[in-house]
Amino acid sequence: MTGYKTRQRELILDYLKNSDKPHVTAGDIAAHLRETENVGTATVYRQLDKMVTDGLVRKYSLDGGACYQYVGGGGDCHEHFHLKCLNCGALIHVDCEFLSGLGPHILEHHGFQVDNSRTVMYGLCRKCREGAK
Amino acid sequence: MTGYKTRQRELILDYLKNSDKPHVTAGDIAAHLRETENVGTATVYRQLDKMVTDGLVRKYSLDGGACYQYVGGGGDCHEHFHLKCLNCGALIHVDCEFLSGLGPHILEHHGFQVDNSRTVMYGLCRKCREGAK
DNA sequence: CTAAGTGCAAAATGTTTGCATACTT
DNA sequence: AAGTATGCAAACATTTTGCACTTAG
Repeated sequence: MTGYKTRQRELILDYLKNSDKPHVTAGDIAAHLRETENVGTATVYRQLDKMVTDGLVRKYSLDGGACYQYVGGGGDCHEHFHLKCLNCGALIHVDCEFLSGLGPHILEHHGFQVDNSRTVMYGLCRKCREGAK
Repeated sequence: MTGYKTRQRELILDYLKNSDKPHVTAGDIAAHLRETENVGTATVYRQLDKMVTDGLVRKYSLDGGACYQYVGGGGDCHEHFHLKCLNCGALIHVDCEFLSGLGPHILEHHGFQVDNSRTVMYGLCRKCREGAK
């Protein structure tokens, strides 16, 4: 039930795997592949849907729309946090051991299982903090 | 700076306060208030924006669009964390020392100043985690 | 050959904006 | 009176769907 292996599917997967952006939207993929490979928008959405269903890709909603991230078959090894600057809008990718302990702490002490891929912390980045006062 | 007190604003606030839905979208509010009170869609969005800016209402993105939740003006929400259950919609207020160390850690190690009053962590609450098994 | 996948264009959602009018203070 | 807020409609942005055609297995 995995479906066919098509050129378009591989292109989308490649884009997800090789992107260095912190967040990839369907629009990003569609725009790029339309230009370079003439892939249709609908195909991008339909393939992403399948990949999410198969657990190959994770989908999460962010303010400007849904984002997709390749996670492979391995499951939920993604332990990074997102910090979004309320002033300049920068999205910062953070990975550190203190933060990795956060999820387990909340689960153990508060009975709540945090989904890091859906969580964004808001505030002010260094530049905006120093610049704006 | 707070803006005028209008009939529409009060209606929106009332809807948010009295709704028993787990998630309230701008569309929910707009549809209801258009029918019963002839309030325009744009007004709903504009008022919600202001309420979010004022810290009176919390906004979070979910798959079908953005959702809004009344949290009141009590400034004490700056001091603790919020956990939002993606399943039942419960908003849990958490206050503990481990979490209190989170802000300082991020500020010191990552140069980012987290605004707790605007940050919500998503996941599953205890009830929904157990129920889903 | 058959079922699944594709591109296009249109439609369905969700959100924002321009503008003339109405309301709050 | 001055400054906001409102309703409407049009503009935008994102995602979905109908359909005829192509392609993988």
